[in-house]
Amino acid sequence: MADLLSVAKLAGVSRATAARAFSNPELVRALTREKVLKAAEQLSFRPNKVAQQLRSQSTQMIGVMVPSLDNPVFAEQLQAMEVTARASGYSLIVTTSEYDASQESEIVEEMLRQRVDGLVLTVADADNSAVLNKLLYEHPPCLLVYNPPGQSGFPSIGVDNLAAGADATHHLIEQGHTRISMVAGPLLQSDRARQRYAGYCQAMAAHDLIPRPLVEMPRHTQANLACLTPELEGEYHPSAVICTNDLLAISLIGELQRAGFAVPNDLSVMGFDGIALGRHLYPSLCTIEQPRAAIGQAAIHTLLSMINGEMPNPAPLPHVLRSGESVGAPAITPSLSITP
Amino acid sequence: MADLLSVAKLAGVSRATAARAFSNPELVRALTREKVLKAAEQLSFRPNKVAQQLRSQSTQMIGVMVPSLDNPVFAEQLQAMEVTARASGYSLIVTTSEYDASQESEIVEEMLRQRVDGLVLTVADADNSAVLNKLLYEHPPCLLVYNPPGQSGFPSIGVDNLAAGADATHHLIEQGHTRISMVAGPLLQSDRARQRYAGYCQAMAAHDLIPRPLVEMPRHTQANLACLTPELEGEYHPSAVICTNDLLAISLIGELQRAGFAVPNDLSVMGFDGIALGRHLYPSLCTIEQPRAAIGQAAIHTLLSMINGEMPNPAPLPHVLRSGESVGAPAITPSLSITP
DNA sequence: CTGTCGAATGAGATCGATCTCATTACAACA
DNA sequence: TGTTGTAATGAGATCGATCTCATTCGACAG
Repeated sequence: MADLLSVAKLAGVSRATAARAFSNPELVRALTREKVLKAAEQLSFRPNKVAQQLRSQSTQMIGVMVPSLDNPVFAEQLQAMEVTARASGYSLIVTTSEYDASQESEIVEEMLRQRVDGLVLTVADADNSAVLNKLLYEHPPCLLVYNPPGQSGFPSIGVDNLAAGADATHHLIEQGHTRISMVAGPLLQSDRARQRYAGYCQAMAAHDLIPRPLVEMPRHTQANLACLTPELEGEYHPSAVICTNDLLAISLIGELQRAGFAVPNDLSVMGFDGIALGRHLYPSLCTIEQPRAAIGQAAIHTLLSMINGEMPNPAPLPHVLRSGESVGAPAITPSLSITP
Repeated sequence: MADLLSVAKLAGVSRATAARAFSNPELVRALTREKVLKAAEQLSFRPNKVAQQLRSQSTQMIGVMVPSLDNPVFAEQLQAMEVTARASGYSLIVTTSEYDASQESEIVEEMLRQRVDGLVLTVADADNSAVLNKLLYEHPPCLLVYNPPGQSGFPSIGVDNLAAGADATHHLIEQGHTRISMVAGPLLQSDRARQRYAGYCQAMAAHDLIPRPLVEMPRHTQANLACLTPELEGEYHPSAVICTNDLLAISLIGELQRAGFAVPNDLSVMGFDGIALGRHLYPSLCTIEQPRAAIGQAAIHTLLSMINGEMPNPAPLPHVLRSGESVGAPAITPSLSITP
């Protein structure tokens, strides 16, 4: 590919002049500028960003790490980040960590070698993260998404998961539910799930209801009805469950229906995240909607401000309760029908 | 950030020796090497990839462009590509085009300036693509995904959409359906949808059934029942419909159920793509599964071979019919119940 | 015709790693 | 002790764009 020197030669000028014709056209005589542009055209010259990056000590690239793109929450957020970043002249290097600490570490190291101008990370657990500790020591512009701010020392974009967990619980209580359980993926991996559970516990307690232990499923995004069966058939016999994410909720609803349960008549199910598809299912999914597009945009804008040397302290973004057909009033004293 | 020169100084050697300590350790005396490594450690030296890229004329970066990450098909494929690329030491620059030709053009231009080693593209319509024409003229390593090979002149990874469309249709015919319609998003934008429709037409004709005109919906991934109503209530009165992608099918099922139709009893619905979630719904989605992970892997491996100067001609990957509860046998002579 | 000022241009250094080629150092051997 | 061969190292160029500083050019006033 043609470089600036060959353009300059063809135009009969020096590299400096050729460069100016592009970056500071007003410093170049109109005639000369045209000669340069014509030469560039002829050689189909395309400026080499790598050289520009080396020279300017800035890559205009942002490193993004999400746990997985198989979960629409992250994919949809990434979509918003990409659009926003490109509109500001930045490119994204995208990686997935599978919530794996050693991969997280390698990925961040690689991105720092690439001299990205900043990092947007979603880690498994921001409070116990080897990567974050390393980064804290080097303090490049770095922002967490979805991870609660906590003690990590990095700014964070996301909703208030505790309040959101409480709101979800309140919503069910308002519908008349008193026996509510919560379902999550492998607990220890996710700080969000823990906070949402804490919100649930708070809300239950605020209504003098006793929170139940979290029901853990073996996978993050796929329900296993067998794990819930003891709870459903036990003496607590919940009339509603909250899942810590939408995929879990959707697949739980499917399993319940296939097993002959009616949703919401036999059991109300709430999700968490608000993925787009949830609206179009039947029953439509009642969920706490995280403003994914806003999160993606805010993440990029906040990071860009950090790159410019500011030290923002972004407020949590508002979540919205999206009501849906998967939640209804509890059946009338249903527990009586199975308790003696 | 410390550079190699400061490391060299601290270690009391020249830049060349310091560089060798990393890239050709066997050329350096053990003692010297240790001094260099210790100095690098002390300064927390991190090699600058931008400089390496400029020097080596190779970025180890792949430019990826997909229409949208809001559709799990692309997100899941991207997930597979990222894992595969990283395992080979490559990074991905990810962009979304919204099927928009002018964005496609800007994106590709930007990636070429970045001197990516290769491109993986999914364009709206490979046969009428301004970007592809431009690229053809410059011939960087470039690969299409999902787009049928066609006349574009670029290798392509994906399934045989025509055969897949025919297989879907055959499946329904085997179940006893004779009145089958097909539903798509905005037609003109997607070469895949066209091919799938062509497959449907072929299969119908092969069974002496008359294919119906495509029912177009205003959005790619969200069904609008009203668009289908004329077909359902008209004299053709299909007992089954095929959607050109899963999101369309899932949301159509939701709309149907909400309107009081039973799936599959009143209408069987097939999808296309095989996104993960489809399995866990009730009714589970009957669909043509594209091997997304295999496609992602094959895309990266094929592109890497192109980067190495080969000119591969990848075969279409096999699609699989995933049966599901959204398709059943047609109701018995249902047309008689509404025709006089 | 010369001096001056500003506009236009060019020469060379720079960013950081790495490669080539030359040089040094040291050991073995005559 | 001088020679030769090899291992180890260093000096300098290179990748491509851009910035600084110096120089040239042209016009115009004196």
